Amino acid sequence: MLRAGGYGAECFLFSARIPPMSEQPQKKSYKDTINKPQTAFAMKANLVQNEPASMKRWAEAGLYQKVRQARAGAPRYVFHDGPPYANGSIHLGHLLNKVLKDIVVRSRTMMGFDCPYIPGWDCHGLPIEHKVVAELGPKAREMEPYQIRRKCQAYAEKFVKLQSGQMQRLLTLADYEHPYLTMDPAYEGASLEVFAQMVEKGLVYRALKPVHWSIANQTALADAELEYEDRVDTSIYVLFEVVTASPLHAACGLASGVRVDLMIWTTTPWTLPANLAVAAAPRALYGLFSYQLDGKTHHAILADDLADRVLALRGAADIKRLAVCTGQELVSAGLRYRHPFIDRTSPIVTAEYVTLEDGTGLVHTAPGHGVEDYQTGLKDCIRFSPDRREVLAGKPSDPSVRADTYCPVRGDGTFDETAPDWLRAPGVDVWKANDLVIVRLRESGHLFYDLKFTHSYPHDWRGRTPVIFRATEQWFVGVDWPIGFSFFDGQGHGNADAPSIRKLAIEAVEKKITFYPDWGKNRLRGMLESRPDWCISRQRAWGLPIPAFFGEGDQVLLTAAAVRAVAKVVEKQGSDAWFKLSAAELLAGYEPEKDAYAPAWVKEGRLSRERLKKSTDIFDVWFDSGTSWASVIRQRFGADWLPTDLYLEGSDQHRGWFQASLLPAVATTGEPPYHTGQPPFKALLTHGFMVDKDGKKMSKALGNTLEVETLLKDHGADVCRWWVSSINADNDIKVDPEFFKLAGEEYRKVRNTLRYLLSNLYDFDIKAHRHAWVPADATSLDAWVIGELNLVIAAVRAGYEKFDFRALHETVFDFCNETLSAVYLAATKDRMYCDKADSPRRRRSQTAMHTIADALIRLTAPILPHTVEEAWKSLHGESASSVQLETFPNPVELSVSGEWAGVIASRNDWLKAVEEARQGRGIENPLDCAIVVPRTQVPAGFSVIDLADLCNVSRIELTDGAEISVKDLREEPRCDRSWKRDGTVKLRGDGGMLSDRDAAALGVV
RNA sequence: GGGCUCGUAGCUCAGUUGGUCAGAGCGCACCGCUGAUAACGGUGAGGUCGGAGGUUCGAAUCCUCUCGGGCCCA
Repeated sequence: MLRAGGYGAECFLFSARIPPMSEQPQKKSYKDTINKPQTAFAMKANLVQNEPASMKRWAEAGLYQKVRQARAGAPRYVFHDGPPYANGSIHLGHLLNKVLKDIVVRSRTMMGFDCPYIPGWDCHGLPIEHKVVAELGPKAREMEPYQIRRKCQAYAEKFVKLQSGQMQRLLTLADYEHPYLTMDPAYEGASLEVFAQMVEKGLVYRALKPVHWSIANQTALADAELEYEDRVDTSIYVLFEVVTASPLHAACGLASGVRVDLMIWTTTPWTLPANLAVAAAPRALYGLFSYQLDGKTHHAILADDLADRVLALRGAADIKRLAVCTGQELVSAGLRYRHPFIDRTSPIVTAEYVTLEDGTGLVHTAPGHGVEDYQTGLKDCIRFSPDRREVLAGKPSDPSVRADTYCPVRGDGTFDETAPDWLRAPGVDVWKANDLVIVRLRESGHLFYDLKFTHSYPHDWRGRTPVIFRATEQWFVGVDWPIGFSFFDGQGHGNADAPSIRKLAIEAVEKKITFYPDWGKNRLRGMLESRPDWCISRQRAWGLPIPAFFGEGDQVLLTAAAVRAVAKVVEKQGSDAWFKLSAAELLAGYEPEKDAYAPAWVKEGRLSRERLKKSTDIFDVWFDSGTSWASVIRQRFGADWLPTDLYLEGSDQHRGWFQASLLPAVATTGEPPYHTGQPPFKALLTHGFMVDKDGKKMSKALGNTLEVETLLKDHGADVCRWWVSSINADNDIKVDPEFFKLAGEEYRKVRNTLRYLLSNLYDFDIKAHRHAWVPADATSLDAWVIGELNLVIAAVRAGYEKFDFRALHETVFDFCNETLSAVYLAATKDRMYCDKADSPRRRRSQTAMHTIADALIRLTAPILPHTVEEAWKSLHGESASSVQLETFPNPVELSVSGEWAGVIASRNDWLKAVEEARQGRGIENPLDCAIVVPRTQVPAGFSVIDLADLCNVSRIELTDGAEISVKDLREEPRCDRSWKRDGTVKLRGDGGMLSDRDAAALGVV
């Protein structure tokens, strides 16, 4: 139609073929005689308004339970949800993680599996306690631990509720009525039972070892509780005076009495008071150098390769190398040195980890302040003083090992009485000590050089304060100990050749666990190979107590039977009982006489139970969540539900939850005779992290975060879920508001395709009108599209199977966009509209469309739960039960001509010819064309009418020639009803110009 | 600094063992339809495959180095 105003006039001027309105013959309108599509399935989704209703309906109908009931007795696919921390609102990472999980669970369910989804929350731990204590302010100091715990519990409950609602708003279908909380008594009891088994297997020990220590929070921290941030420190080059130098002097021709120094390098001056050794690389070369500085001659030993660089720092002159030897030879010479400000001499030792990349090649070693230093201390039995004893409860190594883990730093960061007085002044902590030590060294002539530098340094993840390495008495799980071998009474019991946790865990990774993506295997194995023993104790209130009891002196009671007695109490009363009840009450169910592992002092009743002291340590929260396979899966469903089929988390959990779950499980579950070695999962699926559109990490500080709430409000959950299914989640995931807009457009395309299918079925009753496929249909458009559908069904099912949602998403979208919208629905439009309503041709297409709509709905149900419910009801009636109870479609059995691929390929050439004609000859409407096609391009049995429809032209004519050409039909009469110029159009009895088909449809002649 | 990993058209991604592998969709431009209409259809332009070396008759695909990201650790 012409538009009003100037534009219309313009058209008139330039387009002579359009006569003025008044001169156009009055065309008869057949608008009301065609089968116009109609449906209640709206074009506009209004997801934001409508989704909450779906969510409510599912909750009220108990859909999750119904689905489980529908799959009762079916093969199981056991998915286990990792618990997010019960703190704050959900963020984009939760959205990704929870939607992926939901897609997995819904799709496995539709594959016919019984697939549970018990959502969980991690409730204990420092972040909550930190927050609660901060809110309480000064009065927190006067409160009992159980009072603070009550506040923490309330805090956790509040956020569980909030997050639960937010996750349901993502349309995830899980057992939100019965979630698991790591603070539930039953959960805690089951965790303690796992702990009891680990104690029974002789894996738990107490030792003085360096751990990451938060001064601000006065507790040990797990690796997962650290964040690395840049920090400015001072690195120093320090001179340690050699005290047994005479052989050296002789060998180098030095006068006796000439001072020779070892030059070491460190970035933590405050750890120097704890220095007990200097470590050298055994095979590296070390030189004795003389050099001039400030008018004096000095002699120092340091790595040969580093000497020039290091000595140049101070501008030392006249550098001469007097001698050279390997690190091993240096050690063999038996050199000792004097501590620069403490009256003590210490040895040189070798260590493989010493490199020549930084420093001087001689490494300051303080066993109380570093893991490697600690191990070196053990190896060489470094001692601080002969009468100090390391506490090693039942470690099955050589009992004669008595290395010193000397640590003069207290929990608050100040120095204890063994440190020099000048480090014990009021207000001096390790950070202030840095400067004091440097000043001291400079004054005494032991400082060669100092330099400020920036490095990445571990910080407490909550307080954002730098942490230190500090040796403290902690509980550990030994990852290299023979499982089941115990040293409880100083004697070895059990099989000393039994495998260790580390070995079993690595074996499981190698042989028993499938990784998606597969490089997760390397990553987890690498981490397991290099991980230290697991420090499981924390010095806080909000957590599961470590149920150990102390007697007098070194006396410790921690046996499986005692732990089980406490577990029974905790299971009923919760872990608060530990804080409220006495040791005697907690141990009421404990019978030492029946406990083979009970220490003698307990068995013999040498100490009254009233005088036992309860441990004040709680478990690392990773132990809480790491035992969820027992506390949730085994406890709720039974041991035969283990191992689970799948854990699905962010790739950071290779270090976190995956390991925390794997280690206790391989230690305590498996086949006889050892009952070890079973991982808690058969497969691990990981996803990457969100980054912004430039690939940079998202953080509040950078201001490039997106709020889940905003996304839901702008787009709705189904669109967000469609986006999730569109991404390759293996690696980094780029996020930008623009991408959600794009997902919205794709969603609308799919929705509209579905809508069009549904609208063409308004007069179709599948029971009454279903077309029965026959071999002769093989060349029909309908057979072709069903053939395509079959490919889609196979591809989509395979995609769900392999968790390749991105590929299946693309398959679905392309099918809607290309196969259906651009080709099939366009081609069948004419017959749907203009054929007699119940013509066999139309009914056959409707059968195909019904099949497609039904399949499409099922296939996309895991991704678009709200939208498909709506469509499902539109297709099968309002009373239809939820599509979530259904299974995925199977391929339709029918024969499809093998010639179709060639025909579709030819179609592209035909359309190009039409386009050329439109541009070159001004034929604007394709229906004004006939395409003349070489006879060879149309296989036997294909209808030229179908092919014309396939190209949206009025006719296909065949030629014996080889060229495709286009015929201008504008001079031929046009059917008033179908607008086709098919060659049969003429004036009919009703006064209209109609084609044969349309005349027949209307019953006119 | 170490382990794992990513970098192909404006965007999201395909590219099996090196040889029509330089592709798809979106977006964009132009056109058509106006009986899927805040819909639908057609055509087209767009990339020296992060960079530099090397192996090879031949590399996006293998090797080395390098730049820029991410997770984890030191």
